[in-house]
Amino acid sequence: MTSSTPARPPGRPRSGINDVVFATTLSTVHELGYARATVERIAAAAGIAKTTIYRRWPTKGALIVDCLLDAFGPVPLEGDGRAEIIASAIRWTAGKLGEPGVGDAFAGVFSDGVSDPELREILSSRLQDPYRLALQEALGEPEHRVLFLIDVVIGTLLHRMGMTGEPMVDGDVDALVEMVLSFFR
Amino acid sequence: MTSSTPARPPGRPRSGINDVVFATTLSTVHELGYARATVERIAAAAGIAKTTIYRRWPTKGALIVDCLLDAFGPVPLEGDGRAEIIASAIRWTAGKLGEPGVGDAFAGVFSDGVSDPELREILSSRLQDPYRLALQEALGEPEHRVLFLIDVVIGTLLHRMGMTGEPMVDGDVDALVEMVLSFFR
DNA sequence: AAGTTTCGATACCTATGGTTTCGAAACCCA
DNA sequence: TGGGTTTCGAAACCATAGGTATCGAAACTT
Repeated sequence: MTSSTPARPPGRPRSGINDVVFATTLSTVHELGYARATVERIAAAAGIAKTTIYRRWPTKGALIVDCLLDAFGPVPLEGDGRAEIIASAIRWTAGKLGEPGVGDAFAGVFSDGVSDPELREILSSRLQDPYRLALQEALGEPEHRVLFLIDVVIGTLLHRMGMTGEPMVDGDVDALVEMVLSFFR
Repeated sequence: MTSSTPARPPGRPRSGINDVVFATTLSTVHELGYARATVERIAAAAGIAKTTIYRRWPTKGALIVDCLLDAFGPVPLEGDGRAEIIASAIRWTAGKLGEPGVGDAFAGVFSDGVSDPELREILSSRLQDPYRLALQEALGEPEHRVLFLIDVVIGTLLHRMGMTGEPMVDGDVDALVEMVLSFFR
């Protein structure tokens, strides 16, 4: 059984910098905005070479997506009843998007994806699909209804951030929860 | 009374190319996407010089915003009762965003605005405010409620377009209308 | 010690937004 | 007809950003 302990591949091992890169990426995006958070600046702030980043992530978009996956983690689907699950998921999403850099980074990649089909594919398959599948199962809703739910929640929160530069205030998140529940209940 | 017929300013008059530029901009964005629809390509397709565009619009974002204002025109607020007004406004918005190039252009400037405060200001004041004010008056709703309504409608429609590359299908627009009405009724 | 892979540094290419320059064209007025 | 003023088109140009190529040094395994 040679696969139980996967043999370390030959050569110099990769240094464990992913966490540093993720953290630096978010803080750089938070400070400078998405467009001015260049890969070169992120690398410099992380104390590594730009080539090292491009050796691990093929594009800036892929880096941001991985960064967001790391920042979000799995969606908590606790609560009894669909209403509670939906409400907590919405509030969790709003909270995450409000963390420094996260909303900017999300809006930024999303924007880039508009005119970049490859990035759009990454966004859809790596970022949206896992959450969509988890929600489908937890809510017992068909795919198109969950996709609609995601459009409403993410779209509304991102539009507010994009238009004002600030995350949505709690009162409006409450309204969003109420509105979505009145439709999905 | 010399101001009744405003004297034509001296010098060579501007050629009437705005309509051509708007149409060419949308078709170019439709064919190539927002990012690849460069100002140079738009100018070439319109048969004019790039410098002529920059003489009239200070940035690409300003050009797109004017282009969208021209494409959208005033929001029709017909129908008796708030429900009908809201429903028709949502469907009108969805229809406009579905026209070739309009949705891409909208999503594109919106994206750029995420990391460009000046563009965000243009978007907010020139594009959003007029519609917001008209809706506030027609619906008798306070500012923050109308802003929330705009976040939901535009955000949802743009998220769908950004994620799939296609405008939202009628069935989902119906769902959006129903959901919004259940909250604003 | 040999082999393999990563790292950092640097130079480089390409695309894009935006500016500058300058001669030619179009208009008004005298 | 000719001077003054402004726009137009063409071209060169600049800065920034994503991404690639190269190469010597470092860090592992066997």
